[in-house]
Amino acid sequence: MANGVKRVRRTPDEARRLILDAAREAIARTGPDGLRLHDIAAAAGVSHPLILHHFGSRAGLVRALTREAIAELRDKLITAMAEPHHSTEELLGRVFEAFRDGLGQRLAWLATIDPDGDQGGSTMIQREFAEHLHARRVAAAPAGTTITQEESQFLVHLIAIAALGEAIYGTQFRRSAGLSKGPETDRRFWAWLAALIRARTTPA
Amino acid sequence: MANGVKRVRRTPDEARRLILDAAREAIARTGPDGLRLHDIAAAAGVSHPLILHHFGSRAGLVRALTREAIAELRDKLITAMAEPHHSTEELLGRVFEAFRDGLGQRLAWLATIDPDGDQGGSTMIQREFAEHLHARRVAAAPAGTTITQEESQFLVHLIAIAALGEAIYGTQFRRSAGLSKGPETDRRFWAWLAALIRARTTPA
DNA sequence: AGGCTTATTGACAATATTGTAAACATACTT
DNA sequence: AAGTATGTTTACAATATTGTCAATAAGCCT
Repeated sequence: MANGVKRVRRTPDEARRLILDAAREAIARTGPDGLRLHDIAAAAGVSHPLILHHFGSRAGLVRALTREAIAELRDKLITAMAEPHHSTEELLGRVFEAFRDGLGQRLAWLATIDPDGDQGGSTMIQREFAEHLHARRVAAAPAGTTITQEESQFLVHLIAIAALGEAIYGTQFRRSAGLSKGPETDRRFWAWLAALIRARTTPA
Repeated sequence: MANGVKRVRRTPDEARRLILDAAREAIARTGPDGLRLHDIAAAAGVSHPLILHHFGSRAGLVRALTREAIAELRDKLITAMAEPHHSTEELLGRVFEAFRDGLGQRLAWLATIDPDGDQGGSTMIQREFAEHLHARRVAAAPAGTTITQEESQFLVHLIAIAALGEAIYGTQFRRSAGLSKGPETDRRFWAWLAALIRARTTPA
């Protein structure tokens, strides 16, 4: 008796998804330093060798997590750019929102675990984004003005590092830096940054 | 025989410094995930229990590292602000330089190990910096213009998150994002950002 | 039904890692 | 010179952590 061991047999994709979801929650809760196979397995309701079976090693799991996070960011950014937006502020808000909900923090944390796991994925996104933005700026510019490509790249670079820094330290920084927390302050910050960018980017 | 064990007896401060230096190099080399007492001890030329003796625990060492990093940043920023600088670009360059040489990266990495180790130190710096900058802006503003305090805070916030994001991801982002690496590009980026800020911050 | 593939698991292993305790040595004090 | 305080180390311990391996069982095909 007592051998009524019911096993759930999933498809490999289902199992991988289950594990990745648990790992995502685990890293959000414990930070990159506390990412343990045992905990992830327990949270996913499986045994820890199953993780090794599906991802080869702990490093393999981290790589999969990174790939997923980058893909997620890419999707969000593409939809943000595809949606019709009228103001710079609106676009900027969407971009920053793409990093929200722990995605930016997760990316940063994953990078600390495995700096080479990115495999140039984020830079690829950045280049795409820069080209898209440049085309948009050129199209929107009044006749006779010159829009340099480097400025578009700088713009994307600034947004990228600011969004990531915000994702990592935003909460801590605002905790008692005089800035009140909440979406209200966020929106005003975006609006301010958007105005900052537009003042220079769109020469009258 | 063979018991000619020569021991070096340091003052507690010397020992702590020795260990902290080794730990600083270790975290720079291995990342926050690879910070191991054994390795630090080996690099410092001491036994690992000595670290426990002087810092109580691994967490104690991390806390000491964080405090030191924050103090270092504070010093650099204060000297940067104290030095006479004529252009916004110059000040901005100095601020970004303060995060260089791994200091920004170290701060970010330490934050991933112990998010509460900061103890509000960085926010304190940010507040100081914001007040200083605000006073400076008010003094430099032409008569009749209004300088809001919130804008000064936003400015500092932007610089802080951008500098940190730059410190963490700058290298990776520029690796193949179309931006050539090197101090030349850095300087142009600073100049561009400074112009961006000045265009809005100093209303004509 | 029987066999095959493989997802899943429990047991085991090897090493790593933080921490403890007592012995030891070094410098300072008297 | 002897004693004392404490910096330092060796030995040890307890647990954690990744990974291996063979056994098990669930679903699918014939």
